[in-house]
This record gives sequence, C-alpha cells and structure tokens, in this order.
Amino acid sequence: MRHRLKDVAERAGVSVKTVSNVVNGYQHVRPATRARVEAALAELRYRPNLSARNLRKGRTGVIALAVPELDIPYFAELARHVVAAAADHGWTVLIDQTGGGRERERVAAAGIGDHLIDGLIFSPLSLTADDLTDLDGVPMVLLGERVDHGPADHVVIDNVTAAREVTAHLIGLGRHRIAAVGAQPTPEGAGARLRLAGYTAALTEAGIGYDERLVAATPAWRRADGAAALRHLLASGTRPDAVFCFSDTLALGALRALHEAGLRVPTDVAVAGFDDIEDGRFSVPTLTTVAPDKERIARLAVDLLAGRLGGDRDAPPRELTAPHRLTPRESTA
Amino acid sequence: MRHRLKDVAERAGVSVKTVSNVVNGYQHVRPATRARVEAALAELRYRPNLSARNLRKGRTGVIALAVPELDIPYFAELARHVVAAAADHGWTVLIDQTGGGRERERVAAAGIGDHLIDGLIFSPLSLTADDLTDLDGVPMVLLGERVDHGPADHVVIDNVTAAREVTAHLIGLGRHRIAAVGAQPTPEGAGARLRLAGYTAALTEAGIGYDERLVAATPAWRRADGAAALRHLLASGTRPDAVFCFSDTLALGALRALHEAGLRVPTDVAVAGFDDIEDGRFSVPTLTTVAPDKERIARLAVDLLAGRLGGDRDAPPRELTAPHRLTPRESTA
DNA sequence: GAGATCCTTTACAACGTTGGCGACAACGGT
DNA sequence: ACCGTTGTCGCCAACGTTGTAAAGGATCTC
Repeated sequence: MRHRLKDVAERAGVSVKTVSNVVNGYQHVRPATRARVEAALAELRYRPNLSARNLRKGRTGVIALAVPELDIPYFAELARHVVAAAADHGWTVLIDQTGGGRERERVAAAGIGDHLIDGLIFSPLSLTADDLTDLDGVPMVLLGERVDHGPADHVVIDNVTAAREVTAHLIGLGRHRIAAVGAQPTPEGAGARLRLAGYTAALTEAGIGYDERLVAATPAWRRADGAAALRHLLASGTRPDAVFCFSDTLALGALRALHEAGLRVPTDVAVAGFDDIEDGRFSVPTLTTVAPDKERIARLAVDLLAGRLGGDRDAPPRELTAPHRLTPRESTA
Repeated sequence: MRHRLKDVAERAGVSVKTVSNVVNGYQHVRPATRARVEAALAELRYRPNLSARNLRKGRTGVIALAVPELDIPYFAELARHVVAAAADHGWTVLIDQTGGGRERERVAAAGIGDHLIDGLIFSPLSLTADDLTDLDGVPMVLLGERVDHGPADHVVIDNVTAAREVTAHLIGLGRHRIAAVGAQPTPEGAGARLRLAGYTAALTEAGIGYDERLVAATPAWRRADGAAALRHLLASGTRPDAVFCFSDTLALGALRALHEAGLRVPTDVAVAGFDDIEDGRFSVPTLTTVAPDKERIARLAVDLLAGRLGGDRDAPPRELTAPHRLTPRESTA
C-alpha cells in the first residue's frame, strides 16, 4: 500500500541510501541518477515515514499548542495565527485542549504526546510556576501572564498598562462609577490580577475612590459569566455608568444583560472589553476593546521555540512583550 | 536527559523486554520484579518514545482534524467536540487549517503528517469527489455535505430539511419577502446548494414565488460577508421582511447591517441563521438558528474512524446523519 | 524422582530512516 | 602514466520499541 525507501530504491535500481539522499536534497548525486530516483518517487507516490525519520533524527516537525478551550474566540484566533506562523517553519501544530484545570495542564506541560513533539506553546490558566520547575521535557513557550518568572520562555502583553488605558478612556468620557468584571479570587488568576491592578491605578490617578461593590468576580470568562455578573450587579442595586470587562466575551455577555435590563449602551452605561475578538466588531453596539497583536504574539512564540530548537536550549528564559492597542468603538462612543 | 527502557532496565537489574512488559501491562511478571521495575520507572520518570513505539506498531494514537479556519466559531466548537471525543479513545488530535482552498485541501487529504497520523477527519470547503478518488492514505471521515458520494465515510446533517424548517418558520410569522443569504455560485458549494434547495422548497410549499433579487451570494460565510450582503440588498432597493442566513456568522453580520440601516429586528425584519454558535445566544437580539448536534457529529466521526482503524478498512463507505433542531429566539419572536 | 507443564525472563530481530564512512570512479595536475 | 582530489554511491549501524520464540526455573503429576 504505502511504499518505503526500499521500494523506491528497487524500482530505480539504486541503494536505499541514494534514495534517501535524493529525498533529503543531498548535493552529490549524479543528475541522471537523481532523475531516475525522482521518477520512481513520483510513480510510487513515496511519502516518508515521519516516525522513522523522527526516531533517527530526534525531530518530528510537530509542535503542540495547548489552550484551555478552543471555542473561546480569543484562543481560536490565537490558534489560527500559531498554525500559520508554524507553517512558515515547516511545522505542523498539534492542538491540545486542557480545559484550564490544573491537573490536565500539568499533564500537558509534562509532555503531550511525549517524543512526538519538538516543542510546546502553552497558554495555561491555573498552572503555577512550581508546576513547571522540574520539567525536563521539550522546550516550552508560555503565553499570557499567568505564570510569573517561571523557568520557561514567555510572551506577554502589558496587561497593567492596557487595563489602565481602557479605564482612563472610560474616565475620559466622564464616567466615574466604573465596574470591573472578571476578577478572579484564585491565586492563579494572574491575568485578572494585572488587569485589576491597571484598573485601580487609573482610578487612583483620576482621584476616584475604589468601590469594591463595583468589582465583580467571575468563575470563568465566558459570555454567560459576563451576563450573570452584570445581572447580579444590577440586582444588588449597584448602578455603574461604565463597565470594564477583562475579556470581550465577558463584555458581550454584559451587553446582553444591560440590554435585558433596558439600559442603553453607551448612553446609560459605557462598556469596554479586552482581546479584540471578531464578534466585537459586529456586535450591536460594536465593542470598545484592547487589541493585543495576536499575530505578533503567535510569531514571537513560534520564533522563541525555533531559537530553542536551533540550539541554545540552555539560554536563560526570555520574556517578550507584544504590543496592544486601545480600540474605541460604539460601546464607548 | 530523557530515559529509555534500557536505562530503566539497568537500574532495575532486569532486561529491556521485562521493562517493556511491565509498561505494557503484560500479565506474567513476578510481583517482586514488577515492583522493582515500577520503582525504577518512577525514579527515572520514564516516558515512552512514541515515535519508536509507532514505528514498531504502525499506530501513532494521533488523528488529524482538517478544517478551513479555526477562528470561525462553528469549526472551533466542532474542534472542541472532536478533541473531546478523540480523548475518549485515547487519541490526540492534530489540527490542520486548510484555509478552504482547493490545493491546500488536496494536500491535507493526501496525507497530513503522513505516517504520523492514524486517521483524518476532514471538513472540506472546495474539494470535489474527484480529488478523493485516488487516495491510498489513512482512513478518512468527511464532515458536511460538500462532497457527495465520495469514496469515504461521511457525517452530515439533513441540510435540506433544516433549511426548509427555518424558512417555514419565517413564513409562519407571516413573512413573505424572505431573503436568502450565503448562496455560493461555485460548483463546490454543496452545503449552500442544499440549504438553498430547502429554502426554495419551503417557498413552493407555501405558494410563494421565488424572487432571485432576494437571494444573495457571498464569497465566504464570515460576519463581514453577511453585513456586506445585507447592505447591498438594502441599497439596491430590495426590502425583505425576513432573512435566512446560511450560517450564524452571516446572520450576525446581517443583524449589524440591519441595525445600521435603522431597521428593527424582528419587528421590521426577522432574521434566522444556521449552526447555533455561542455568539447567537448572547447577541442583541438573540439569534434564531438551526442547531446541528455538534457533539454527536464529532462523536459519530470519531467512531467511524475507530471502526476503520479497528479492522474493516474495506467496508463500503457509510453516511451517517446527525440530528438538528430548529431553535427560535428573539430575532424571529 | 522423572517428566510434563506452567510461569517468568531473556535474546534477537525488525519497524523505516539517516549519519558515518568506506569503496570506487572520474577527473585534474604533474 | 601516476597520484591526489573530488564526486558518487552503497554498506553498516543505530535511533527505542515490541513480537516471537526460546531458555531457564519452579511447580505439579504420576
């Protein structure tokens, strides 16, 4: 069914090694021989057995991307860019869905598919630095600010600054009762913590007091969580004039809840999100958000991995910051 | 760094094969030996080299899922379910993003990662049956109705019936000028063709004439395409009282364009979509849609693949139909 | 107590590929 | 014509794993 080097070699009347040389672009093969081998390759539709090649070379050409959930638009968009960036290096991407739980994430970090992958790009939710210390697995690049000063390479955005900019933007509209949605009480929610810090910093700069009733924690960052948080906030009698959600999905849920409560956006309540997912560009109203440069994040991560695979496995961990941009739209017009 | 069976064997004072036997749960190993080996395994944190195992056994435990774009919510949600279903079989999923182009799809079908995968679940956009005839690769399961009567297993939903039900639902609201958005003029757009057929059938049943000015073709099924189609429709002076979009993303774009045109949904124009993506449950208004059972689709596909891998590679191709459900929401209330 | 039967462990080969190196041919310079 | 160099090609071994089959030991049966 499937042919091996040996079959091609027999057909071309050369040795297995010569076929291998042709396949791998080795220089010193006589044009006539090369032509004969190439004809045989085409006739038999030869495709290398990557497992065997990998066993021999120690490389698979496959990297893994581990994300909490694929159907969260931010991760889906990120995955798209990672797959594209990996393709530039000739790599295939194996995607792992961790669910965000600590145990599954530890398993993923410890080695998805083990020797099947050359490297791992990992966007953890609940993993701590401790979980990563004693890993002797493949090179890893972490995405997002969840694990501080871990032993691995890291691509982040400046969450604090971004959150401060959004909040300042809302304050600039004359809003003073600004809710923050998406805080995470767990110690692992580093992203949430940083965004909350930016929010607080902006309030302080503007001389606005911090009101904990305006800060809503959510178990996750899905639309339903955002809607529930807003419903709860409004039901408790707290009436914000702006809402900063820590993700766009939260914000879209919030928009929905505000709509149900009969409040107009942005007239009554301005709303801003974070992530710049495509939904926010078509929602009613369109969503003001922080746009992290996802393509850049993906490319930086892949390039970091390429560097590790290229040799310097023992260089100290690097941390790169991708740019972001505040993108005002109708929800804060 | 990474340890092999040989290292474990030396530490435990047994042969390589005995360690292999322990790892693979072979019955006849003396408890004392087993304990010693297991201790060594744990100490060295042994992890099998899957490439070597695969080379020996001819199986990788990895299947591929090929979709046009990961950041189209329908595919992202589908991917989520496929990954989950595959996990039940102990499989990892390698995701390939084809972009929907014919050439990339042919390459994908011809063998992603080649010997690295045991099987392929494939959701093609522009591939034709011809492209699949001479494939001698790994077992494949096709998703969606794009390739009719191809040589491979197939999981579909009843597009015609579903589209007819949606259209009938709109007619039931007393609407008679019902636009259809998402037609695809290319011969490959089988999904679009079937949904259009269902739309037409419902009109005929209700005695409503087919008006081609109400049928909008779109290059793709993204939000932007839906918005552009509606803008174009309205600009041309055609004024529908309902819109059936062939996907939810199209519908969300349509909602946006209607909003911009100052038309109220559903009062002035009712809108229905197709796919039941999460966005539609939180949009303003929430979106009436056809909900294909994505979890079932994923599980059927994975099970079909499991069947092929389990032995009957030469059984005739099977076609399974997953259920769908019309889900009325605010946009047609 | 001898042979048969079982359990436990091991040696060997093979999966398909490529790196190292050696064999041989062709070519250039003297 | 001879030697050295360069180019071309093939043999062998190895990557880490598991299937086969056989060896070695223990236990059982008569």
